[in-house]
Amino acid sequence: MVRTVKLHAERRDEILDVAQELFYSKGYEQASIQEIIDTVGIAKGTFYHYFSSKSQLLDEIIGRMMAHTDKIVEPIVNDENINALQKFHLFFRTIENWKIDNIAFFKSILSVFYHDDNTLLRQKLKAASKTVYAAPLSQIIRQGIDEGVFKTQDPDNIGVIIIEIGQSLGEHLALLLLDAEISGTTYPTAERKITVYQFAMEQLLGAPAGSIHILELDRLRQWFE
Amino acid sequence: MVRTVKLHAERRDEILDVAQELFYSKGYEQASIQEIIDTVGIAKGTFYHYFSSKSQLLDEIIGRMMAHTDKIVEPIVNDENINALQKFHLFFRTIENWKIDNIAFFKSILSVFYHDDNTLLRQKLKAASKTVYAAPLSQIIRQGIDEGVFKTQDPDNIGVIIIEIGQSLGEHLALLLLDAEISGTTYPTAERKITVYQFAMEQLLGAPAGSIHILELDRLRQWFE
DNA sequence: CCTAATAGACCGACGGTCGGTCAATAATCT
DNA sequence: AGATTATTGACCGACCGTCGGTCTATTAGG
Repeated sequence: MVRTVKLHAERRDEILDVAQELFYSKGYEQASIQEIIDTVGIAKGTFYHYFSSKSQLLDEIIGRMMAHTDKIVEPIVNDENINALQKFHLFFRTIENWKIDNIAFFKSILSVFYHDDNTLLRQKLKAASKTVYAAPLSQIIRQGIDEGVFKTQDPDNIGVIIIEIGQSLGEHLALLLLDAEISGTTYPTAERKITVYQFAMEQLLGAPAGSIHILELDRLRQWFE
Repeated sequence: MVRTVKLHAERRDEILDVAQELFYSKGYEQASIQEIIDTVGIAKGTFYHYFSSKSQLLDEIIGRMMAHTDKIVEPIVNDENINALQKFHLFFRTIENWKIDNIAFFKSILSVFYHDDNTLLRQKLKAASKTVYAAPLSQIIRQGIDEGVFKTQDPDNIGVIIIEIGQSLGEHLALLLLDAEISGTTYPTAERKITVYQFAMEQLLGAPAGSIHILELDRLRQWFE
């Protein structure tokens, strides 16, 4: 009813922010455009002035997140003072640290994020981060080959597999965490999973046994508390 | 309206058959219940007499498929006349052969199956087959360890990773195939992918170099023709 | 052997939600 | 003033799922 005019970018971000929060708290399918615009305080038509569809809105949100992720990962790869193995660990740990810093938020998201009817968001996020991570990771692997710590051909494809394995591990841990909230302690299973997935990465990279530590056990305990 | 009465199981299968075909040809979200019941020739209420929701219908369809898959895989694992490496290859090849036999069908499905708004069907199928394949594959791996061809700890978790890698390879190949229909030849990329993913499996299983052949190259060519 | 009761397969109008469209109106820019 | 851009909310059609009720076959009772 009251008509407030704002700068294009400002209003756009406002919608993106509200939508992102709702997608996280209710899931993509469950969050209706009506609820988004009610929260922002705009009319239906205004929304479609800024976005052509709900799915485009989702794409923009993911795009924003990926741009953010890229900014975090990029400096690690281009740091000339650390070796490949350190970069490899930093690569996974900065992402992990970011999650640990907002652990309450991520825990609250879990059940929604992995709910059956939130597949689209999950899958798009997975695909997008795969694309973002691919180039930097394969560059780290190449450096590792030069330094002699990694012994593998085709760093591009191996890099993609490493990412896929990492995502898969993350998924397993998330589901175990969801189980843990209901049934007894699934922590030992989680610990085991990490060991095996790290072993898998070592094998694929041709890295020395025991050299890869994606996730420290005290980090894992923080998740299960 | 003409009223035809049928046996419970018969009508149920009829609905499942029609729905499955429509889910394949249009995708899960795109196929409406209205279209399903129109094709079968029943009323809305009849549908809900047999199924409680659209998503339950999907679950039943996937359940049927998995039961079918299980029957195919089971005899391979329990065959006492072949060694683990042969079983491992048979495991992947019988699935592959089944697809090659209906290659026209699977090619026609591809673009729908991997379309952005068919995530649910894809994800559920992926998760379900992961469950079905897990036990038999880890049993094969255990046999391989006994025979000395595989050297790996935790065959259960390694088995799951192998399956995940297999699924991932399948996905990559499918997307390459979809690209190939538009742009130039992506065949060499596909060939490369297979080599790398097979190498990954060998490393994880601790199998002799070059011992794993999930997909023969002449099979691959059949897909790209 | 006839009749009443029960079960369950079947019907389609209807409610409510949701994504998306559009013509009109208000603010801002040139 | 005129053109452009931002904003509004009524409106549309498609969809899932509900609900009250019909029809037929089988069973039980007199």
